[in-house]
Amino acid sequence: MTRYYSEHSQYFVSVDCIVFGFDDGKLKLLIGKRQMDPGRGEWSLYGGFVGQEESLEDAAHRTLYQLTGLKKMYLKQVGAFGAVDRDPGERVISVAYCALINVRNYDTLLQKEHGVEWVAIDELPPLYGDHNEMVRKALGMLRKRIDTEPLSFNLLPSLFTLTQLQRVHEAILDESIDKRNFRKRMMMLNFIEKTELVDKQSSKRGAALYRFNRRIEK
Amino acid sequence: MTRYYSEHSQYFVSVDCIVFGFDDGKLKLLIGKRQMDPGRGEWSLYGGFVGQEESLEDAAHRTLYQLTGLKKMYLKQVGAFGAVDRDPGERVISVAYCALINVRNYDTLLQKEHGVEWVAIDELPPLYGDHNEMVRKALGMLRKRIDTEPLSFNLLPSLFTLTQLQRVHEAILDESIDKRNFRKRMMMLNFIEKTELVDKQSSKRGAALYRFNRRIEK
DNA sequence: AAGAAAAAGTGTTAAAAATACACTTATTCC
DNA sequence: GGAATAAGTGTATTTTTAACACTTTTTCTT
Repeated sequence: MTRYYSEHSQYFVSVDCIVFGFDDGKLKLLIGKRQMDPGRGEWSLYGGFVGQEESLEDAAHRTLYQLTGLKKMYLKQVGAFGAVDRDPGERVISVAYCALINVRNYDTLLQKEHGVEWVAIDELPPLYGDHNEMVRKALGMLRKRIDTEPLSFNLLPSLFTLTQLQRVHEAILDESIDKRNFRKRMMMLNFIEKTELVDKQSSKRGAALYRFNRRIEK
Repeated sequence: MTRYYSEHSQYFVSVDCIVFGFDDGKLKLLIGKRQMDPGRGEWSLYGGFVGQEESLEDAAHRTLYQLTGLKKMYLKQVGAFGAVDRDPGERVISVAYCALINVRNYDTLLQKEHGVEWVAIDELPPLYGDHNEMVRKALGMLRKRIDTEPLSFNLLPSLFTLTQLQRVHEAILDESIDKRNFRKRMMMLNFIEKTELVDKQSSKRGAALYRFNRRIEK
């Protein structure tokens, strides 16, 4: 094999996963205590190193599959983080990815196994290295996009009520939203469609269940 | 030195610079023909490898300094690109950065020396590897931000007329803008301030020169 | 069975932001 | 002195966003 770049340095490259979930009316993040050195015991995002046969996005998918057992999920690159001393161990360049999952799809057993848990976004502890910065950036991106892109559905079951959807938006934006305006806007956007089904859990009256509308048209 | 991660692979990490400029009423990109293998002779962004003692952003700044002789410039990360075969030579993970410069600050001699030139964005040739994709993403980001963030000034001299500024916005958005609405909006935004100076180059009547307003207040 | 409780559902009005649109002014050049 | 050139300027319309409160359906309690 021809070596073209051998005079240059090589680096460890990792992916760090910012996994958002929605539960109990709050936006939550999946974090755990590091089970390896350096930084053993510190709160941290879940991550992994990039393998030789996989792209960055593949590495993120694989890492998330290991963690959650889920194959498909919303995933978006947040950015590359490469300060020289960002990792206290050795030099590692990390690419952060933001994932949105439905907490119900993630079983508690796997959580325990990996030592991770859901922590409310407004109760985050200091995280390992530059992970807090990654989270800040991911959350900023999410806030910017939530009103115009079909993202929030990823945090809910495939059938959901409009009130549930509104709670998700409120949790992400950290502000309360007018019910009528919210519903009007959602109808306009065309991202969701009403089903015949009714949810009886959340209210005495029952609420119509909606689902994500696959054929999104402008 | 303790080795923590030695079981993992290491990779070359590069930065690729998407350098936008504005000239002749058009948005232009600084590209050149590759002077190294693989891909010698192909049109390409200018890039460089990340050194051991520098962050990703430092590497981008250094690379741009080599290229242009300019120390300070607007610089924003576009994202990390890591497809396994993105570079035809060896595996290289690259972080793309978008820079905005005033073409007048870049002397033609240095351009020649590095074999780069300004090419209009709508006349771009196919570029090396995934560079076209990088450019697409950078341009998309620019278009999203241009109306709300103080970016366009970076493409102009420190003193400029409102018409020049409008031309920049038109070139980026690839659409014509109403003069009165544009001026109204710029005044609102508060990013610029009028000077006493008058430009007599561009018109017989003369046009007021503006400058970027450093104390940007909401 | 009547009434309280709980959340779902539903329109209108007002304010703000974005857009469309055309003429006058200052200066230079011929 | 008149033509040419780009700068500069205001209003009316449309669209979008924001504010706001009551009725409906069902269940639970007594």
